Amino acid sequence: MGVVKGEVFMPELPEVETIRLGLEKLVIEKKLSGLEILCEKSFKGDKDILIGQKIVGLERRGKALLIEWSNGRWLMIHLRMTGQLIFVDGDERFAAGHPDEGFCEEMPNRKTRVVFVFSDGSHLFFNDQRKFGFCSVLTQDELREDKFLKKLAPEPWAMAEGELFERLQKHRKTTIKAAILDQTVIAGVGNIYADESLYAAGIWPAQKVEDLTRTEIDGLWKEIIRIMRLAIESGGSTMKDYVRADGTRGDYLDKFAQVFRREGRVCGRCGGVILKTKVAGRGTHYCPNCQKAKG
DNA sequence: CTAGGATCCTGTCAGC
DNA sequence: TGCTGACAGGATCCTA
Repeated sequence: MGVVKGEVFMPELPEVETIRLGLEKLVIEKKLSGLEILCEKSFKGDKDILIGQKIVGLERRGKALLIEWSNGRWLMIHLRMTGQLIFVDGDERFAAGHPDEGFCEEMPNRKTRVVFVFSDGSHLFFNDQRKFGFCSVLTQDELREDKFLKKLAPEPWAMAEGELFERLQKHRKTTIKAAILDQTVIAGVGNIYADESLYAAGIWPAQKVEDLTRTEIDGLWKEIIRIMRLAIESGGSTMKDYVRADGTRGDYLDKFAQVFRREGRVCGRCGGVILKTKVAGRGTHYCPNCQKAKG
């Protein structure tokens, strides 16, 4: 199998959490000695304020990675669709985010947009083929007032039972897939986890929100949590996962994907065939037998 | 207020 | 073979 060239695998909440956990062990207490901005669009805020500062902590909200510095500033990194972070320290390397051959290439490469140079000689590379992602330097106040973070819904596991159903009532006329991709409804769900959780919950992606019961939405919420936890535990889309010990390519999606990018293949539950269509303007994978239209 | 379409950007691939 | 246009999609912006 392996990863087909050009395929997009968007870092979602579990991938960003994987990055956070991986980087936490590598960059805490490291001092920034230099910053190279290779693409102006990819970097927002004060370019000099972090120089000489140490990283004191890493947090995450939804798909946003938040790095706290010794002077109280924050660096928000959003990988959007094709972002990746690659930490290089001599022979040691940790790469995560959008998986591609860059995980193993010499750094910087043509997709490198920002380089963080640490005083011990190690580097953190922010790569982003499509330039939709960004790094943004913020003060504590700016972080608190950030438009995206302010509107962002709670993490799935921080919600009470029934809360997703309540939040969805503002979006009764749209499809359930569009609604759970909305970061103001639930944080961190992207295209892959939307398809996977809807399949696991047995809900047709194009179903109107108003046609779904509280019980069905509670079930969907539980599947979102279960699948995201599974993805975090298996450390999705890191270099280890992309390249096997023997150097061949692994497929991180094999670990948990039942429908995503499996169109034309057999459904593991009913033996039917997985279809691909378009819902909410996104490629959408589902089993027409296990996920039937209702209402 | 919500719903839905256009937009950004680069690389891949189908079709001529 | 080489060009051209369609497509991929997270979040934002704009319009209805």
